[in-house]
Amino acid sequence: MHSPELLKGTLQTILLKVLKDHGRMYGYEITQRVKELSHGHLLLTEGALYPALHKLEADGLLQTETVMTGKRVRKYYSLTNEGKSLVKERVSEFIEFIRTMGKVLQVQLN
Amino acid sequence: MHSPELLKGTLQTILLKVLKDHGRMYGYEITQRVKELSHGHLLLTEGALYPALHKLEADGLLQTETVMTGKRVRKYYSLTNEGKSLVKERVSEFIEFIRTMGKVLQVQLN
DNA sequence: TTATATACCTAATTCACTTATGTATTAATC
DNA sequence: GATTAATACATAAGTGAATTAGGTATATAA
Repeated sequence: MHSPELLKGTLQTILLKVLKDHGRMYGYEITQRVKELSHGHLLLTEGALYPALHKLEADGLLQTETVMTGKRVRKYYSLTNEGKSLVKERVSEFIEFIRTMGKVLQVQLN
Repeated sequence: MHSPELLKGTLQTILLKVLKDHGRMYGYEITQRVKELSHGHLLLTEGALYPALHKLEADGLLQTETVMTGKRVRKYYSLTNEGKSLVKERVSEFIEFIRTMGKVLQVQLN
């Protein structure tokens, strides 16, 4: 696992991008997808995930749809139009930050 | 300027690596060096810088030497042996994190 | 002489996270 | 058939690294 300190500030970007790439997803599904994509290196904790999803929804970037599967509740999240346009911004902001860090730390990142 | 959220957790790594590459430096000098290396994209605030330096010193990673230049005080920081061995760890940890983020966000970082 | 740059510092506040806990259903194992 | 693990949601208390906002003082440029 990675130092959780580094994750700070990147969670929103992860959630938005994963939802952009995959479409409609529910919370638990997101944790599994991120775990898979990162080969087990990035494990989202529920205490971070759910508040983050709620905030993105409150900010109008995500919309929800609650679905019953048998007796179990699933809350599906998907990007709003506002969310869709923000993803690109956030991702390129992150890439730009990485490039800058590469210069400051004088390391090759590829 | 970058979203300051992204900086969280990376400040210690920056300070250690810049001190490793440059040798003995004082606080203000570090801010100028980082500004220069990042082409003005990364501006360290004093409220973040000085507490971070003090913490690294308290943790035994940095040692200090106070020098008077005329009537002005300069506090020089340099890596201790413990600090030197930690730099490599921190930098490779950061690189590993970036690689993982690249996979999760499905972006090319070079 | 007045603003800007240099040079240090800390205290109050913010906020995204961790840790801990709670509830409940479904599937696997013993 | 009972217990554990996986699925699925949620919140509350605490942490800690940052921001914001202040303070002091010297040196230089306008």
